[in-house]
Amino acid sequence: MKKESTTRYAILGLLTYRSGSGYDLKQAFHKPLGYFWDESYGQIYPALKQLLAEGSVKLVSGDSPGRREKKVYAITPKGEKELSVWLAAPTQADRPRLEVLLKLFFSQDGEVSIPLGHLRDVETRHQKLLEEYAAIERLLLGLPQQGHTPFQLITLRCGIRQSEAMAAWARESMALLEGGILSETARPPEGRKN
Amino acid sequence: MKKESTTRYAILGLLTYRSGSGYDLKQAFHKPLGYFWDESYGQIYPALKQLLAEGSVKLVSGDSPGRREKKVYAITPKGEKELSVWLAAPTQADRPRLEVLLKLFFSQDGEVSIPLGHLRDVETRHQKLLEEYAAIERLLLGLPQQGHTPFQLITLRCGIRQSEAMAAWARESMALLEGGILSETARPPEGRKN
DNA sequence: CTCAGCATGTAAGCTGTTACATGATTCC
DNA sequence: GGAATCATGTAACAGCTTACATGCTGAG
Repeated sequence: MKKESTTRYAILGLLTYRSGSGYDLKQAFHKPLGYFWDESYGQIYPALKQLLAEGSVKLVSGDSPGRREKKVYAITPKGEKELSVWLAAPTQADRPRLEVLLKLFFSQDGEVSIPLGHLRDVETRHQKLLEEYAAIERLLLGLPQQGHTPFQLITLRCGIRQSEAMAAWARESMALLEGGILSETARPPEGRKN
Repeated sequence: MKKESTTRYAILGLLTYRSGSGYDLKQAFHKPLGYFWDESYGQIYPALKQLLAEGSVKLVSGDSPGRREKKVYAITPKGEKELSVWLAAPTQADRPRLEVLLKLFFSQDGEVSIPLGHLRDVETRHQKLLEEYAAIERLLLGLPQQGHTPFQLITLRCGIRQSEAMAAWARESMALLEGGILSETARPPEGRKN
């Protein structure tokens, strides 16, 4: 049962958008994908090496003559096939590990300021994320239709939904802890729509 | 910069609830905590060994005479101190890695049935989770006040919010893909090459 | 008797991060 | 000249999973 690291597929997927070097890939992971996926150089370069050895990727370098010899990789038909197999395979739930929930779960009743601080952090973090998402959404929607796929919009919306949920949860939980009224009225209506 | 594996704190935290063996801890990770944290035996036993060596945990075994010699661990004052330091430290954002988003992001416009299947999986998975959460919530709220801490309720609510958000997002995205509201125009260009 | 559950642990191996080593080019 | 950025890689280590090895007890 080979675990088949996801890194290789992330690389192959990016290369279907455009060919690029290890450095380019890392940049791509930083900018648009970084919100839900990231890889370090320590993953990327060895993975590229292996993909090259297996023929899922080929070198098309030689361009950009000025710099140090940039190695530009492109996906091969074999790589495309491999990717499409992976794309079609069902994804099983990845175990969520939310460290902040561990901290809250183990908090003591008396000392409420510490968990409140954690919740505040969560709220500001996701509020900030929401601003970034909104900027990206404006950008995508402002583009002509061929500038984006529905899938880019969909992944973005996932981040937005998640961050909205986390921010709302953090606010709700802070109120609960501050008010100290916990059992009688479990929660105000607060209808999430859809 | 020691990363200080979270495993040790998860163990210490559980031991503040009640003493137990490695096996007991694993069960605890399975049942109530499993929704947002999990550890394998391969993590737990070595961690317990190390915690014992460091004096953050002590053996209080000797009970349950029938079985194979069950090693029951309890947290020590030193362990409690260590835990409270960790509890107070701010949590930094853990990079989310959502494999299903990768798959959606790399999907091709034409073949819509595959991403639809992934979204359907997400929806049913979180719908099922929501049912489990609801059962736990009923259980917690039905208990007398000392039966639960507000923190247990808070962590549970986080799971609920998250799953609501994911299920809603999946439904919304399926509608978008099926309706083709924007895919009708966004199809032909398809600029994919170097 | 057999199977499920209780119970402890180890070893191999993959995944992933961080720090390090190296060097070119561009802009100030 | 110096800093930032481009660019490629390796080595050491930490985290984590999986498979394996072992053996008990109770229920059917």
